[in-house]
Amino acid sequence: MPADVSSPTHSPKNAAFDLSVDNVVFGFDGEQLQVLLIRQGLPGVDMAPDRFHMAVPGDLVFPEEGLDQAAHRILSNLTSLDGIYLKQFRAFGAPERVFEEKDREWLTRMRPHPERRVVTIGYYSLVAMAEYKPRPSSFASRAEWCPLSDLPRLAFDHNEIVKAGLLQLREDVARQSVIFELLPEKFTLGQLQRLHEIILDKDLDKRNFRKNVKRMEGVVPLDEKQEGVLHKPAQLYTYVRPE
Amino acid sequence: MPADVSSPTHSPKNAAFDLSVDNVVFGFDGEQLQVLLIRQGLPGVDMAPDRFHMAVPGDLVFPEEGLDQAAHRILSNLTSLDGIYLKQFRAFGAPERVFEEKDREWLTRMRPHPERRVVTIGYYSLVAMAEYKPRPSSFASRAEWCPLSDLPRLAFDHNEIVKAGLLQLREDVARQSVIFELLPEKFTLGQLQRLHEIILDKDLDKRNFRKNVKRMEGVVPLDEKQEGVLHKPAQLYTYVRPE
DNA sequence: GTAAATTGGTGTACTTTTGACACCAATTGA
DNA sequence: TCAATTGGTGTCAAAAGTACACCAATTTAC
Repeated sequence: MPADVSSPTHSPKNAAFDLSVDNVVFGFDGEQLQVLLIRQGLPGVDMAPDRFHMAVPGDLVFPEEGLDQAAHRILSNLTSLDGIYLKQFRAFGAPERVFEEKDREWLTRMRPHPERRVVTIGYYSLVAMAEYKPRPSSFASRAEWCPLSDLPRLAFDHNEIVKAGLLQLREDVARQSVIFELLPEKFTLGQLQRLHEIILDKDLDKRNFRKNVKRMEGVVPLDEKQEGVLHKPAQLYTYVRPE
Repeated sequence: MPADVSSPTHSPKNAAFDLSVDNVVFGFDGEQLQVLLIRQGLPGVDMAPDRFHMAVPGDLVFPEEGLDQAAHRILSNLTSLDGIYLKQFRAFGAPERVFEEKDREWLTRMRPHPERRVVTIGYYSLVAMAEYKPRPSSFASRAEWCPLSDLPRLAFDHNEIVKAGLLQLREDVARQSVIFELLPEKFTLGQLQRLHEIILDKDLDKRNFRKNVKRMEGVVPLDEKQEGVLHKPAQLYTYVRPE
């Protein structure tokens, strides 16, 4: 008989986990993919650049709260982003997710049980950058966009989490689901194509791409053209989710 | 400033989670998809049918153990299945995953912290049923195959977990990855097609299907035919993972 | 106001993939 | 030897994918 069924004592008394959620938020500025990071300081500690802690917005799940609910609450609290698309993509549970002294110090100061093992659930989400500029915000925690192409070294295993979120985003985009969340309400076909190219990391043929868009539900042309651009202004489109 | 960044006291002292892994193991008998369940009794309690607890094989994660590692260990312990494909597909974290009195009783007897909230990580896996017959096994925990089409009411939220695992399996199969894990080493194209039909839940055209298989890497014909069947014996094939 | 720079916008021909469809072959058991 | 059962095969039409080149509209610099 397997030992761990017959005896509840197989796991040390009081073994317990903290549970957190980490949100990888992608934004698009018309040029490149960006990730929303928070720069968290320690209260009462000087704000020298190397005392900050760059991380994906995440925090502990409350004891009475569902995971999706926690993801929305935490993102909203840390970045004031609200009501956006959020998709769970993976749990990260390596026993040793804390590598750096700086991270350990942060945990010690900010967490009720700094030594406890933390398992985190990764969510990714998408926002149209044009519609969200991070607020200057507080001294202790500030959200800012960072181009995916030059992510700094992040706290804990957040670099790995971002990478995994990107992979999932690619799959989901290829499968035609989410993508319009990343564009402003009005967009041009050029932007839509560039976004696909950036996410999928390959070039697409303009005419073929547009052919496909025509066959796609929900992309409707507006009675409006681009303005203030230094070339032929493009037709603007919007997306209405088909039912 | 968001309250939960500035103050570690936002979550009640000693809030803690138990973490478990649940494995949805699919098997194929040439006819229909099956799921591996365990029938767990309470030690010292009579084994009347309604005292059992039908569940997907899962258990608590050890404090020092990675998630994938835990999934393999637990599956191996509960079912003696070893070294098989296992894929994490989702975390289940509804605050109230325990609905039935029977489940609560089981927790009370078998878990060191029965009242603690448990978040579970779902894994799915695939095995060729021909190569694994559950052993009669112990009185307290017994593994058995159950046709997917008539799953009983399972413990906790395991019905939901199985359903989510099936959805993920479908996506993965449609995307051409895993499927050969579900077949015995030698298989016929008929079996391969039936398996696709069952998983994807739709009929496929025989000739078109075979056309596609020809274009598929890794499916190689053997110098061997089916035996002991009451009709024209089929060519046997095997799968070698392409590098 | 003309030219250069920049991005927007369009159609056609070829190839590949998908999907529909029907009959003979090999074996077993009656 | 006949019935029952599953195995095995090719063709044609439609749809989707892919490669490819030029003119149009706007801005800025001269």
